[in-house]
Amino acid sequence: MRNVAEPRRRRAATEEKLTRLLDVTEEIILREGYASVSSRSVASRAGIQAPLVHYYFPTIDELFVAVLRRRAEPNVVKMAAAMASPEPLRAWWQLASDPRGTALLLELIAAANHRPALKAEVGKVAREIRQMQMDTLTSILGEYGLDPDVFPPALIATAMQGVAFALVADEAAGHDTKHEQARAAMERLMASLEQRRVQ
Amino acid sequence: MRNVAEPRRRRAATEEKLTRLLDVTEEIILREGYASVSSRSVASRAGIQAPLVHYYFPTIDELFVAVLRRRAEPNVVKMAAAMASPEPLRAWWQLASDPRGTALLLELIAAANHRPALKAEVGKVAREIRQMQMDTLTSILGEYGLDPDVFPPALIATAMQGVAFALVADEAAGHDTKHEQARAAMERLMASLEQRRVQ
DNA sequence: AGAAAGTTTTAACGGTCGTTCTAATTGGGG
DNA sequence: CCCCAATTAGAACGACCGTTAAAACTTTCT
Repeated sequence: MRNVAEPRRRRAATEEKLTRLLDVTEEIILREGYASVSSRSVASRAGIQAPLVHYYFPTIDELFVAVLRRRAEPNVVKMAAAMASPEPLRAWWQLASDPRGTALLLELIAAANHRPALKAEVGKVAREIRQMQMDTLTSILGEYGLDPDVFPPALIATAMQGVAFALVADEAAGHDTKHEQARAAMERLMASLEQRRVQ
Repeated sequence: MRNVAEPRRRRAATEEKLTRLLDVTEEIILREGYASVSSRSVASRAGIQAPLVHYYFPTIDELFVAVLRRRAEPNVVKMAAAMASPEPLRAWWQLASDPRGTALLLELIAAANHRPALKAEVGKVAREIRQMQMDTLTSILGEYGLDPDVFPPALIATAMQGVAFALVADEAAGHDTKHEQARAAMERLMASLEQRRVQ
């Protein structure tokens, strides 16, 4: 008799196909934009037929949500580790400056504009991560010699995210906006903040 | 005999229809995302037939480019005025914190991902505005007591743009990420920077 | 008034989309 | 080996897309 709590046994190929579908979808989003994601475009790149995409993800909304979730879950863990590391700000910036992740997030935010299910998920993830960042910042801000009246946690969190956004946007738009200088300066700034930190 | 240099006389209603089409398109982008822009959706909101949209904008790409250009042109002027004003940073931030403009720019950047013509235009506008900002910053940075090795113009420009992006994204995603605190802190920061300025 | 040019509508083309239904196929547990 | 469930393919639906061609209309100029 089969386990009642697991009425469905999945075949081995299924797991691999699920991740392949998510990989392909990410790739399409990054190269052609979220609007190019369709059951047919995903299927053809994955070497399967369109209806099979709907077998795994009944609606395209669920596909987008799955893409976001797969990225977000390890990121929550990584961000928690960064917050607990010996150099929280630098570790944070290192995470935030992943261009693929940031570009993907930008697209998903834009896509969420007309996909309520995705919008809800983006909001959930954003709140969870932001809360974690705010908690840590509140407790360690003093060690960096930063006045919380001038640089409150909310501003610092927004700035970290925002600079990452702007860098990715600049790099995508055209290659003459000195983003290299900005990125280098940001790294120096993080290094010097960590150095002046008193624990 | 008509003027040879002006072979086409436009009717009065045309000008008004052009601006109405751009208005409608902006509205659709902001409310439903760029992917919802189509000759038919624009036409129906404007109370005309779809092919007429193509009479004014032969391709949808040109419609997007026109939307960007109409926003960008006055913005270049306003940014130049901000840079020449008695409080450049504060004026700059005031411009950057226009939520409609920023949200629109975010969508257009995402749309440009798979629209080369739009991408070129976004790049052009970004470079023009950024160059102006960098020039001004280079000459006035010292007055704010900011070390250009720590806060080079490229980083400041990226941060201004980025914080505006992140605030708009947060506000769109879900209403619990303390963006109000961040916005208030940013305004206080600008005010205090202007106050400590020595000319 | 009539011609010419500017504007608008109607109809239609080939294409892609999300999704559903059906039937075939496959693989693993008994 | 056989059965049943999991997986896959095929065909089709109604909807929307960008765009074009042609014709109808309106305005303006002469």
